[in-house]
Amino acid sequence: MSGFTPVPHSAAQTRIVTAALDLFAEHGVSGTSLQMIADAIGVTKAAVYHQFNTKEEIVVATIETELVRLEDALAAAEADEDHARAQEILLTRVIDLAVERRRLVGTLLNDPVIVRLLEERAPFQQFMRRLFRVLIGGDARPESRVRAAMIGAAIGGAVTSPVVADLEPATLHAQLISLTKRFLEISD
Amino acid sequence: MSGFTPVPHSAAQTRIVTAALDLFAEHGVSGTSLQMIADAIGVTKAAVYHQFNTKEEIVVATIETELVRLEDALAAAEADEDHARAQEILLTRVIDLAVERRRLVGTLLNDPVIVRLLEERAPFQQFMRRLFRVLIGGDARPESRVRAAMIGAAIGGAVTSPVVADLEPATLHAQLISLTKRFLEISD
DNA sequence: GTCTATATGAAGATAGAC
DNA sequence: GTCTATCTTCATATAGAC
Repeated sequence: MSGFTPVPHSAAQTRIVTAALDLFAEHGVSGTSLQMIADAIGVTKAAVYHQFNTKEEIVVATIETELVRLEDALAAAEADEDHARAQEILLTRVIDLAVERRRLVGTLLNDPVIVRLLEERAPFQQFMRRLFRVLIGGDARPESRVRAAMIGAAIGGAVTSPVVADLEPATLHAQLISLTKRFLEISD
Repeated sequence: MSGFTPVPHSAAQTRIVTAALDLFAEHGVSGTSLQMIADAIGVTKAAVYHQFNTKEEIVVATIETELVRLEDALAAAEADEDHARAQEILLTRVIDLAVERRRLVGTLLNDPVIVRLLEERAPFQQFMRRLFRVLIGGDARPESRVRAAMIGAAIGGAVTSPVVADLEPATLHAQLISLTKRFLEISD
């Protein structure tokens, strides 16, 4: 029920996670070495290993710090009995975050290492299931599920697209909200 | 005008490219070593290096073999004066391919190494520009561009989504076609 | 076209001093 | 919390024989 509870981080850990996120977004997880992370914050690899025992732990911490940004909106959506309103609460927050953290979204949704961790670790699994439940509702028809998959992918993928790379965040945000709403309305 | 002309490959090269594509889809480009590729086809690393001088050349060859699948549809779309019909020709083919090569799509659209090559290499650049031109048409308004980005991302991302992982290819395909058409119609 | 063998560097990770 | 130094493994890549 409580789902996903991330661990708090020290200041040193936060610096590592922030630098790692940035590098993961640019080079992918496998393309980012601990040396690159250490260099980015101006310490040695050994200092990084003092904070996290393995590279995987750093990846897990970065996933946690991003997923936690959705937690409040997800809880609020789940508390609403009206499914359409729940969906809107969640999607609005998802769009906010996707635009705000534009550079990261592709990595979080697609990087093979992150995808594997999201599938393997029980807390992440549960969190993702909660997200999908609100997106799909009780409706298991292929049409609803493909539509949910398309909306999720459209929001996540659109913010990274070169086609909109030069748009202001505010413009991009407004258009995403408007188009997502209209897409939800069709076939309802 | 001619745009993108891929190099033909020998049988040995084709075996390498096929195995590489499969591994890239699972582990990403950076997560795939030449040893893994060599093992997958049952030869040594040296044999692979006899066919391609660098790992990057293998990646380029894999991108080429996938992009070329869109070439005919793109040419046909460009030849049609009716923009809506051109868009439909291209999107239908894109959906066909996305469903058919489901496992690969995420990697081709998102892997940092592949994205970098698509941006850096002139032939790829030109090919992508042609694709986007058909998708967006002459229309440069933010709304059209965000819509185009969403459609591209929705198709590319939806096929990989866990939400639809258990759907038959035919079902997925039919729903994607139907929903994409309706999404195109809104706000036209 | 494939092999064995090898060069060279960088990866993840640890020990122990300050 | 950070350092220097080190270990081991694996990466890309090459030389030269069959």
